[in-house]
Amino acid sequence: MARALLGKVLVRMLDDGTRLEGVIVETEAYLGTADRAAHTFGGHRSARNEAMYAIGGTAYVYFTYGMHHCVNVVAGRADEPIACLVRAVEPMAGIERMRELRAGRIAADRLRTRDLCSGPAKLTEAMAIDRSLDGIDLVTDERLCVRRGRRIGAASVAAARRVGVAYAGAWAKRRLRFYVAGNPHVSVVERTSRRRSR
DNA sequence: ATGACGATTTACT
DNA sequence: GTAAATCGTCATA
Repeated sequence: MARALLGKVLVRMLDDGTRLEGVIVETEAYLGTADRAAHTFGGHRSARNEAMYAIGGTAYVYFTYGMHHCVNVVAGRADEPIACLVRAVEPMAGIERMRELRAGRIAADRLRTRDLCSGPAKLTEAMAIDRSLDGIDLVTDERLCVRRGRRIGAASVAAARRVGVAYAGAWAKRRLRFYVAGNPHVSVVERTSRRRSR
């Protein structure tokens, strides 16, 4: 599903009616209770990650590092806690509003479009996604949903190690991150991608 | 009650 | 490449 999500559109409808859209260009798979990098490793279950145990299509939004939110698309059956972290989207609609939402120390007019949603916490900031959207149904919810978008051919999908999970032992080495090769909105391009394709 | 830490981002050397 | 920012969550006491 992490591969299938590439090219789909993440749509956010703000309370004031502003519509924000971004094409998903980077995802990561988190594989249940066996995956040491996943929040559900070892069967861990709490109020924080409860949404991961819901049925596929549910949103799992978590708060981390004391300041950032990240959004996942839950992928499994009930009580099967697998999900895809959305790591980057290519802004398609409501771009100026995203610029305002992302503006902080950097003035809005100095933020490049490629810096708006090129990272899991950047895109949640740009699209005003927080814990209030945790557990919603991404198929039917008006505030946030995933829609069909552009088709991404298998040839342009790159697989790489996941980011920020070096502590996860053998699970850190698995290529569970997928992104649209060459897309400028991807957060991190694989270090060795230029040298060899291992 | 306390301490350590994180599926990150940003600025700076 | 290194470091700071910043706080909810969880393990330990």
